Amino acid sequence: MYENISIEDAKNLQLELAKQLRFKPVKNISTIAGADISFNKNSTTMYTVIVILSYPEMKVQAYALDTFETAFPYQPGYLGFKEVPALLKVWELISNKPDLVVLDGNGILHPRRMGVASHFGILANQPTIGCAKSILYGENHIPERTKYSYSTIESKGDLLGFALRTKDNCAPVYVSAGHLTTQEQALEVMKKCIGNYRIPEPTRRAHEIVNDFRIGKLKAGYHHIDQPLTLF
DNA sequence: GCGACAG
DNA sequence: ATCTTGTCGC
Repeated sequence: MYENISIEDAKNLQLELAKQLRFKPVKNISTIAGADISFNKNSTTMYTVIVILSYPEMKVQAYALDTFETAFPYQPGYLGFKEVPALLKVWELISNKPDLVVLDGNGILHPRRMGVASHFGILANQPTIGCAKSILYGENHIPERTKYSYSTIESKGDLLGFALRTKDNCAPVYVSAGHLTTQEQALEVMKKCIGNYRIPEPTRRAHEIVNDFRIGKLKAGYHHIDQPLTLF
């Protein structure tokens, strides 16, 4: 897909894709997904996962696993070119698409408003949120140190995202709209995805599952979690 | 020109 | 991102 694209062309494509971004709230959210990629050191094989959780309960309902060969190196500002092709492949294994997808990285909190979450959202025509573990870009304000505190991140007066404290005295995560949602909804939804860990549940579960896949404990394909029967 | 730089 | 032990703080 992006095997031989130059950085110059990649930058121009990001600018074109950014023109297609749309922001409106998702209605009636009942499922939310986490997407992640893992790989062995010095290997070009990417292990991918998309895990679907109930919202706001955060119970794992299903997950899809697959592999993909790296065709573009990681470069700050161009993460989508490496990860999106792999994520689109595992995305196809899912027949019941989730209402929202949370990506490990940024949405419009990006120099050209085209972080991996926005990039995936445009190509999949799917509502997405970016949730990064460190800051890539923007005027970084610092939130209070208590859980659920947040601060805005801006650039030239534009609201690009939020630093959200997910746990007392722990480094914040960086939240931004990807596509087909709003900044306000992205923040609101990510607050509800916080469990007892620094990393919000969709991404945390995705990371956990994809690592089990990488070390051979899980197999490729679509997996559904049977719900325990409620007897009455 | 220099430094910073999601995963 | 991955590799990898101990260590500091709530």
